[in-house]
Amino acid sequence: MPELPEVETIRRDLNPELAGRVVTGVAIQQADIVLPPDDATSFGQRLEGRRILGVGRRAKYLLFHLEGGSVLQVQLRMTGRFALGRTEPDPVEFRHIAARLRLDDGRTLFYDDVRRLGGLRLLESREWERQEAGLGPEPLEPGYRAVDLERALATTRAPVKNALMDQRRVAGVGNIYASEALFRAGVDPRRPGRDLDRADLKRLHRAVRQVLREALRDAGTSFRNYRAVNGRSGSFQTSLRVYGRQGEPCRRCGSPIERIVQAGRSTFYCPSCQH
DNA sequence: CTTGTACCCTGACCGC
DNA sequence: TGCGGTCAGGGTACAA
Repeated sequence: MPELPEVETIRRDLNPELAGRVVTGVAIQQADIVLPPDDATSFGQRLEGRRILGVGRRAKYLLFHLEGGSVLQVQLRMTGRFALGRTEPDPVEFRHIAARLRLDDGRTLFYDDVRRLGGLRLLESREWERQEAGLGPEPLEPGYRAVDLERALATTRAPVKNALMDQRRVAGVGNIYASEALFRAGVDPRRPGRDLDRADLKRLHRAVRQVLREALRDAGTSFRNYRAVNGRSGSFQTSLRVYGRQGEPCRRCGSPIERIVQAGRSTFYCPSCQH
């Protein structure tokens, strides 16, 4: 469900609440959201009694840094989300609670995931570092430059839209913001990455950063079922220029926005503004 | 190596 | 009201 701006919004919500807390109890309702190396039983045994030092983010992963160096990695995928409170959240809204983490302040962190594509993974720091090494750079870091995007796209024949969503090339860009960034850069999503020239890449680099930054400022895009923690919703959906606007007029030129399928995912673009 | 496809899973929505 | 088809902010395993 969430891309970088949504995951970062959730991180900002969770970090002040969870930093310093001890996990006093773990209850798993849906065993398949516990990811290897653990099963539901060993996961609880390993996690109980551990203190959360802080909540970080890398790409679309949330990272609960635990005392002693290990990391609880959360992948929200399409429908994972959190609620935090002293009592159970709205049972209509949260119908698919898959895990409950009880905290030493009397509150519980609820993990809800309709489709159960997401999950929780408890990793030693070495294992996490190994996994992290395979991820591309964080596009909102100040040191992320056009040349980094250039390097990531220069050799690939894959369509630039798919390449942007490849987490090894750049971290955190998903289906919505890939389409939005390409529109803002005026680049046709079907072009092979290596066919982009330097000017295209400069515009695309700027567009990726801009769209992610604006979305983060608006606390993400909310529609369907994405909400930040405890129901807070983002507002970037009003700034979307192509995503979900198939057949509607391009805000820049008036031509109908088109929808195509790339790698099994919808891509939206303006055929007259993007080349 | 690179690239494309199938698959994981449930629910909302649309046309008939 | 029911039914089948399509689609959904992701990532990974596997085949070509």
